[in-house]
Amino acid sequence: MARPLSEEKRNAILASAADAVASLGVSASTAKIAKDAGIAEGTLFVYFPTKDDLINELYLALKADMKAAVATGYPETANVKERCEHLWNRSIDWGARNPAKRKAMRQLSVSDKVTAASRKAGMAVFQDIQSMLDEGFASGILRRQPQGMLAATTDVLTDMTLEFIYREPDKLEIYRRSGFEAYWGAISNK
Amino acid sequence: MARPLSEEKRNAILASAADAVASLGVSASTAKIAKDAGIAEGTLFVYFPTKDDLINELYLALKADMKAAVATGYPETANVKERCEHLWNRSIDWGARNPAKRKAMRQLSVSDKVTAASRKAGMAVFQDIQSMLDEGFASGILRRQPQGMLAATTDVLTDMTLEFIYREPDKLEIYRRSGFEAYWGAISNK
Amino acid sequence: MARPLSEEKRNAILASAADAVASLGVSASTAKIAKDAGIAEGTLFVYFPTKDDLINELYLALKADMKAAVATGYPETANVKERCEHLWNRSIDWGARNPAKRKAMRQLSVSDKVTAASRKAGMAVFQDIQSMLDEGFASGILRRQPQGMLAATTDVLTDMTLEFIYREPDKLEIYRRSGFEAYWGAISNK
Amino acid sequence: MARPLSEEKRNAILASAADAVASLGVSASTAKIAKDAGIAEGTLFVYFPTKDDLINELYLALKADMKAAVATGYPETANVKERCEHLWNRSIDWGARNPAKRKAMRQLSVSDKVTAASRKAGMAVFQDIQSMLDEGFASGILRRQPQGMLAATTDVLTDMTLEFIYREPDKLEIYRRSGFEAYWGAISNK
DNA sequence: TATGAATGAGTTTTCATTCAT
DNA sequence: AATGAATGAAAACTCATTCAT
Repeated sequence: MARPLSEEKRNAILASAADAVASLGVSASTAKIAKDAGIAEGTLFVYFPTKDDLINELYLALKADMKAAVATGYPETANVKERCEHLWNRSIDWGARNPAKRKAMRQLSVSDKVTAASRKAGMAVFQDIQSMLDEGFASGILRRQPQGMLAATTDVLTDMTLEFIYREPDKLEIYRRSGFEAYWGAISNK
Repeated sequence: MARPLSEEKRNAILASAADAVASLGVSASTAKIAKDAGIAEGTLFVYFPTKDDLINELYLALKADMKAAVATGYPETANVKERCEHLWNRSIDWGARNPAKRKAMRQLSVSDKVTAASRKAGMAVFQDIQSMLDEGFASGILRRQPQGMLAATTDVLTDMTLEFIYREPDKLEIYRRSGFEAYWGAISNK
Repeated sequence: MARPLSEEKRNAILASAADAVASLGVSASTAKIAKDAGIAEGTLFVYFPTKDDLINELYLALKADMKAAVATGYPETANVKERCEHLWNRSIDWGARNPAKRKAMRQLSVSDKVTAASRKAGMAVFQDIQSMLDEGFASGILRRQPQGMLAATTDVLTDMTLEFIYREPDKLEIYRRSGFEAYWGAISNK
Repeated sequence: MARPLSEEKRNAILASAADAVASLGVSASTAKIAKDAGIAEGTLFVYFPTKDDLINELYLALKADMKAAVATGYPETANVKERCEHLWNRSIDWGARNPAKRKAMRQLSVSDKVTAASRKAGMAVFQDIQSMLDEGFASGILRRQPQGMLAATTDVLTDMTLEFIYREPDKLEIYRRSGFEAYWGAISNK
């Protein structure tokens, strides 16, 4: 090995891909992604053998990114509702700060380029969240739901809320709060 | 008139487009859509001058289709919760019976080919639903939310629920019920 | 024969074709030509079996139109130079009044859709002009030239002069005069 | 640089385009141009981003080619008529040797794909010729004409003369001479 | 490893012509 | 005779991928 792959370039490609996918969908061209990443067209394929590989790796990278942001500062000792609110606010704030990443994730979610395997791996993020809340189920505060539905509810309601925030950024607080009320109503027992 | 435009062909194109968009996204080719509709490539453009027109008309047709299914048999005299449950069940049943249409709608929702005007027109469907529930707001049963959020919540939670149903069709009842609980919790006051 | 072909429609098609060819070249679509003529797409082919036929008939019609305009009022008894000047001025005036027709003729002149037969037939116009001037050759006032060159010279110099006039219509007089001086110099003996 | 753009390929495309435009007009397909140039269809667009760009660059290349041929060996010290004759003969000889290029130029001249900017740049060729003859105006040998008319006259009369030469190549001398007489008559004072 | 020219299959759209009405 | 829907073969252009440098 003369030179190892540059982590920096790899990240530049992923960042550029996120922007491109956010604004153009998964049909964003590799040429554009490469150019915006500051590398040559061919170099992209040194790091990702096919476009599909790039798409899937982007999906995982975004999920991981979000997870890191959401899990930080998790208040392990607070009560269930407060912990849920922490997770909600973190998710919204991450999405509000990273609109391109969120929009890219939405595009990837509906694309058939993202394999079942990637989806499964990506799901782990919210499974982690769910397990954070196991105590909530035990205590009867959270409503029992089929496997995966809590995570999915979290996903779609944050997404929906963010859509409103993107349209009216200065009402962030209002939407975040109203969204949380819907969220808490959706997942808790009366 | 030499030959009138055939309503039948127009519908065949829209149906074919729905299937194609459901499985391939909006990048589904007009050639495939035409072929599956049983017409020549050029004929598609007799009915829809551009692909973008087709995409937008498809969006509106799907919304209208869904609305028709959902509004049928609406129990005007029942109480608010029952009326909501009626709407919920209708939506889920429509989606369960028309997976391609639902999937197509998801693809269209994230596509920038669908114009703001089409989105606005499409929104009317859920606005109608919301207005059906106005009494619910007046009586304090439904939680007050920013304009549009109730409709959006309905949309994303039915979508999410259907995703589970598509994966396990024989658990339709379970998911529909659990979904409604989340939905009712999300929109009602405690 | 139920109804005979309508001369009026035929002329409308030719007029529309002239305009279309003038502005778009011979690649102007038959659909546009038909529409601007106020008839249906298919009707055009009732009058002209193929587009090539239309193109060639248009060429001949334009030549005939021009010839009619140029020959009117020819001063048979005037001297050679005066007769030439009459022809020149008529040509220029016709072109100035009918820019679309002139431009269409230019487009047709370079198109390979116009057959050699049409060209030959079209040439007759200027051959007639040339024969009007036979006396000029006999008397030695006009320079002897190879067959056809006088006609061709007339054609290209009027065309060139008109190009200037189209750009600056209010200098018509100046260009017409200067053009004639060049023309007379080109065809007469010193 | 991976591989530099090949000047050779660029020239092959321009040469192929000249041939295609000469015989088929500006509607000659990029597919044919590419094929005849010995490259893939897509490669053409590596060298010329759009067909319009190719058309305009071809126009300029042809003008430059002609200018080079015409200006070579210009007899600066000869008298005005001899210098004009030199220019005339050079022009005719270039056109006789390069019929495709000349025909392509005629097609381009009437095409609206050639922009005003290209035309202006192309005009410089004949403006140069005109300025070579400035002394001719000063001395009163050449007739005073509106700006641009001398250049245009040169253009259309060479074109016309070449048309005859293409039809009867073995009479080149005769047509060139007769053409020059017309030309000299057109531009000089009696 | 990095580059970007080269490729050809695939994309949307146009169009002369046909033919059922 | 008149109509305009239907056709499918181009047309210009894009793009993921390969490979010579």
